[in-house]
Amino acid sequence: MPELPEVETTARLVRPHLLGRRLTAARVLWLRTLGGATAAGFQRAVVGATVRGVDRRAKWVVLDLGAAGALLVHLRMTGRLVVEPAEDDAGPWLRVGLGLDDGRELRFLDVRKFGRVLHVAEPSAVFAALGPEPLGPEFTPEALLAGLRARRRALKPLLLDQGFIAGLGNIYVDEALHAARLHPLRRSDEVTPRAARALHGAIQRILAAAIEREGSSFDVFYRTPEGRPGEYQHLFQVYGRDGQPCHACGATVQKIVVGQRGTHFCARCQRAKP
DNA sequence: AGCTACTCCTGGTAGC
DNA sequence: TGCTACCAGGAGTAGC
Repeated sequence: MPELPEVETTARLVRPHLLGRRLTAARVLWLRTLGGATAAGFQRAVVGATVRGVDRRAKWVVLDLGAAGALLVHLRMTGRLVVEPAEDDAGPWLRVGLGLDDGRELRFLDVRKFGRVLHVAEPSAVFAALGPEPLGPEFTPEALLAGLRARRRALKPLLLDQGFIAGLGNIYVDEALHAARLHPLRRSDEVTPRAARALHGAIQRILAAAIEREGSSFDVFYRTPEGRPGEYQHLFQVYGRDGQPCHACGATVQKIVVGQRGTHFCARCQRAKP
């Protein structure tokens, strides 16, 4: 599932194809992808605009359109961005296509239709509720500890909360909690300063390593814009490894459900109580 | 405040 | 082999 490393990879790889390109057309094949806008309104807003920047915030790919506002793309479960010759068949999962002035098309493909392509005049309204970037300067061990102490929630759902920290999803939360030796149901206000530092380090180290490997692919869905699978799945310690031995201690990796999410952990490495 | 349940979707897979 | 039932899950919403 696309999380921060997959979205960062997507933004990096489409950027050189899009910078300076003018949008010449917009076709909408699944209206709900627009998140409530009409196809005509969307077309009016974006056709003629020029892409001034391609960045990432949380799990959003942000196309800066200058005075025309911005396009915000959320891949959710199965979304992908690709840039292909406009005459090439886009396949059955094309939801939104944006024609480019070089004869190609930026395509949003999405099997499960949960993804979104939003036009906004100003991204700040969408981004206002997001927590800090885990690889950004605001995310320090001290800030993490203070945030954990300010809440009384289980670590797993808290780390998935985009308002607490932006960009983590189910995979990298499970991996970070294992690396920090913290049980997913441990209460956030009971985490020690030492454990908070370990968690901070684990989050940063794992995300950076996953970005280096262009994210994680373990099913048919996530591929880079160039069609390659990511490689970080080979380094998973717990995610998807239930029933197999923990690489750290040899105990069997467990899978439980926490907040409707499959949650993988090692009960020997990650104690429920300190 | 924080929890659970429900919704949106469909390809893949387990079970028969 | 072919069918059905169920599962995966990010994020928004509602209800307790």
